[in-house]
Amino acid sequence: MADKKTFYITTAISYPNGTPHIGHAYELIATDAIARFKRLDGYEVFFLTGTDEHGQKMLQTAAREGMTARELADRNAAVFRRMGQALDASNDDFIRTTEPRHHAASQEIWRRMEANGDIYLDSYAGWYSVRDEAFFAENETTVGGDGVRRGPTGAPVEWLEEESYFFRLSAYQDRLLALYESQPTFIQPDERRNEIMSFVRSGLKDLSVSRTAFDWGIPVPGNPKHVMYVWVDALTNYVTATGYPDTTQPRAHFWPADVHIIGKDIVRFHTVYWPAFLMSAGYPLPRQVFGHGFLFNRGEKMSKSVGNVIDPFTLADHYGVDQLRYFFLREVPFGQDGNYSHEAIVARINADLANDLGNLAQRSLSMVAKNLEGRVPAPGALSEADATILAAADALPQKARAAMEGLALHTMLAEVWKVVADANRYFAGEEPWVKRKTDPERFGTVLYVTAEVIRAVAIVAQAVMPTSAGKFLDLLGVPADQRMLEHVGAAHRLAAGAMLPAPQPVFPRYVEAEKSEATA
RNA sequence: UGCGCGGUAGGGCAGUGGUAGCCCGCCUGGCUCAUAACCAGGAGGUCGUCGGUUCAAAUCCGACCUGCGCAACCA
Repeated sequence: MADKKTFYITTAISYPNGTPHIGHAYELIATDAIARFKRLDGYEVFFLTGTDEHGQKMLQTAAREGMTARELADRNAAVFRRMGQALDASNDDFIRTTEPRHHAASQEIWRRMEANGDIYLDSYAGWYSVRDEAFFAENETTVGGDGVRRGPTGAPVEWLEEESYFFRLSAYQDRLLALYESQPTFIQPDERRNEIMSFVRSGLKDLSVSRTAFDWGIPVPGNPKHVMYVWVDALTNYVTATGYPDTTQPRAHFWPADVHIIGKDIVRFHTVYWPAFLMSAGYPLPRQVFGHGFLFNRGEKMSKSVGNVIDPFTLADHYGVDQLRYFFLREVPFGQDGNYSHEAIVARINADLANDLGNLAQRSLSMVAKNLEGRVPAPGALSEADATILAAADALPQKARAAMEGLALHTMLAEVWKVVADANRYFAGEEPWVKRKTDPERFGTVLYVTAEVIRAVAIVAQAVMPTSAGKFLDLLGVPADQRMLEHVGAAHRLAAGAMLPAPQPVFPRYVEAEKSEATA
């Protein structure tokens, strides 16, 4: 029945008590590129993103802004949605945890955990800091000379006790460790896996999973005095979107998810709590959780007080969406922390995009336009140089798949640009501007081979730069249904004699407008 | 404090036992088809410090210095 391989990928859902920042944009772009790559490779893809709208912080921010939590959520969720459009994200769904479908799914998963004996009512007690909105262990607090007990941030704490439901996380320690052992790529990259394993080995305590202090959340089934702890609610979004618990829904077959792409700060929630919840509820586990790194502005963490916070809309606007997408994914090894700066972005745009690829396409295609009446030349016998560069281009899908297997987006792009660099060397070495007069057949062959290389490069690059890569394919007259990875190679070569549109630059150089204009 | 990761050319990084590499930037030359782009060559490094193993160490071992991450309710 299932004839097409499926691939389900998610971002974390964003907390909309503020507007999106560059970290949200980075995660969305990376996830989108992976989703697009899988589609290019013939998979039936389901790509989900959305917003996590419950919790006390939403209430507090809303109160400060003089609105209800619902109004705040509506307003900011719309901004997150708009960011997706601005960044050319191809998500198939956008989930909001305040939607009825999500309440139903969360309550169902709760009931199943409860039925399995993993939920019990007790009371939660500890030193609570109102300012930090957090409980602290006794040994994290200190009593100062003034007799006031304070938490690690220096805020006063008070002893607080409230009724709470608990999840029997302690019962899952062994099963979680067994999971990490038997499925080494469940947590990636490895640094994160090590951290989580040592954390779990050190022992797990039961988890408080409900709150009574506020009501902006999903009511606990059978006890509406409680709302679910935000993480129980938030994590469940990934199954909600597949129609859970209704297995007849059109997207039910996507579960289990192939990979959750998340920031490294929330790896624990996704690799300890989430699989434990699912084990308890008797539902299959996601195959992988990948914690990406953070982006720093010139090595500094973004913060409002430093004044280096940059709005993703402004960035996309200023540099171009595809240019920004390329920069993030090429510059930063996926999984590690990275840096960005105006200079670094401009360097990538000009060197890789405008000079290396854009100019190669422009110089070769304008030769076709000016000397061959804009028709794809018929290649003659292939020289060794022709065959070598063609083979490199034809091998790109395999190289790209190998890199993407480990979600190494930066490596994938490096492989593609290695071929671009080879093509520039090839082109210079063949000197078509000389052959034009001395050897018309070689002239045509070189241009044909170059066009084929650009075709392969553009097909793969669509994952990262859908619009620009599409323009290259347009310039080469590649039909819309011939743009998958499988179309790279000998079986789908450009047809000799085909008329091509007039070449146009795809990647303009970034020219510094004014010093004051500098964005980063 | 415990555990983990990193410290290699001006900047960003690869390299895990056998003549130090890549990209950007810089200098020189070539070419002139092209988006002042492209190609070739060059300058530039005591591979964090000290000690050890080895015929041979950036690469293995130990100590130390230094930056960073994780150490339960924090989206």
